[in-house]
Amino acid sequence: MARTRMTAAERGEQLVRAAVRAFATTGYAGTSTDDVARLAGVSQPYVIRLFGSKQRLFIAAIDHASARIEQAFRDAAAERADLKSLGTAYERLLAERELLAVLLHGFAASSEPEIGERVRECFGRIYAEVRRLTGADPEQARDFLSTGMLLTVLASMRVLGPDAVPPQPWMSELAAAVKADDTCL
Amino acid sequence: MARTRMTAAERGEQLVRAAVRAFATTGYAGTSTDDVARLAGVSQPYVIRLFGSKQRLFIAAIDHASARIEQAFRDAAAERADLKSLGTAYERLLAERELLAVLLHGFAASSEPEIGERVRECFGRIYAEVRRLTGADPEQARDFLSTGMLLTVLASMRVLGPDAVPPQPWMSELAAAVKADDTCL
DNA sequence: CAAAGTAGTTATCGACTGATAACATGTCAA
DNA sequence: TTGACATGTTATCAGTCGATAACTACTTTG
Repeated sequence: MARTRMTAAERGEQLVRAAVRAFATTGYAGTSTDDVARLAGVSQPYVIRLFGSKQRLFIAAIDHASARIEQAFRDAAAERADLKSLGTAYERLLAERELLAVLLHGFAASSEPEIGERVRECFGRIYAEVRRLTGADPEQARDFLSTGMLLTVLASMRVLGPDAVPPQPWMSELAAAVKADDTCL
Repeated sequence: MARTRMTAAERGEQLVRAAVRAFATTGYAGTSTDDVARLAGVSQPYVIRLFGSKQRLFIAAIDHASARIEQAFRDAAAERADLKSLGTAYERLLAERELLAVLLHGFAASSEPEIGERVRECFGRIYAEVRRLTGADPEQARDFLSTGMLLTVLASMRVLGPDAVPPQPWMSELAAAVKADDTCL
């Protein structure tokens, strides 16, 4: 095997993408470094060699997801700099599912101090970026983010999103309520 | 040891409380059945004997948390049946931290089908109960729950709540924005 | 081509985990 | 009192996991 040889940097990026996907579905503690390794087609020890530890791999995945989310917001704001535009971008991110899901798993893994610290940093950057890009005041930004959190949680539990479960009545009702929102999203 | 002998039902309840506390901080995959056993002062195999598996213990913890949250909402509604009253109750729950945290970890563990199913059930019940108790329409209930989700996530990452980290500027700002909300919470 | 550096592997380890089985101890009715 | 049942325990296991070490193979450069 080992059909293709890459530079360490390329392989690292590929591994970060694989880590985002793996951690997004099974979380920090629930995902083994071997899961990530197999997704990327390399051996498990090599993952550890490149990143030092599982924790650092996870943090790299969080950073990657956060950076891509911020970029999506910047792109949306370049188009039209209001919260509605960013909301549309958020919905597109939600459809991909991975980026927001891995961030949510980061929030949940905050009991690990190094992870908590990084995750607060990322959330703070996103909050600041939302305000900076749209000129929203703290209350508006809070409403935007809280709607985002509900959406992310609903997607995480398969009420919304690509791998959603057959809907119960309350799910359809709540989903409709989410879509009906046009004040900030 | 084994200073006190209990009925299986009593011990089960004690174990569920211990499970809520343990799972609330380290999540489903990140918590061992031995962690829960030690918290309750019994041996690890006995936990498995009483609940059958780690998964069933976790689900029992989720059910317990959900039931107590619903009860807190009913109590608040008995006092005054509007969203603001339920919001105050939610803030008290948030101060305890455990109940909402374990539920969030349940959401995050939805990739396990049995857990996902139960967690959706609990969330649906809470949503329905909020509407039933306050007469809120779907949009109002969604706003209420989304604010709740943001608060829960912020508490989970130690931005708010009892074990909050020394605050960064953006945290204070966002916390102030949360407190300034009096439309629904 | 040789040698040095880079990309990757296999082998292995100690620690941990969930679960099973067998055994012990306390309690209560007849 | 005794025996049956309920409440626990200790011993143990097979599997998994993150990490280390040692080795291999490719690539580039002089």
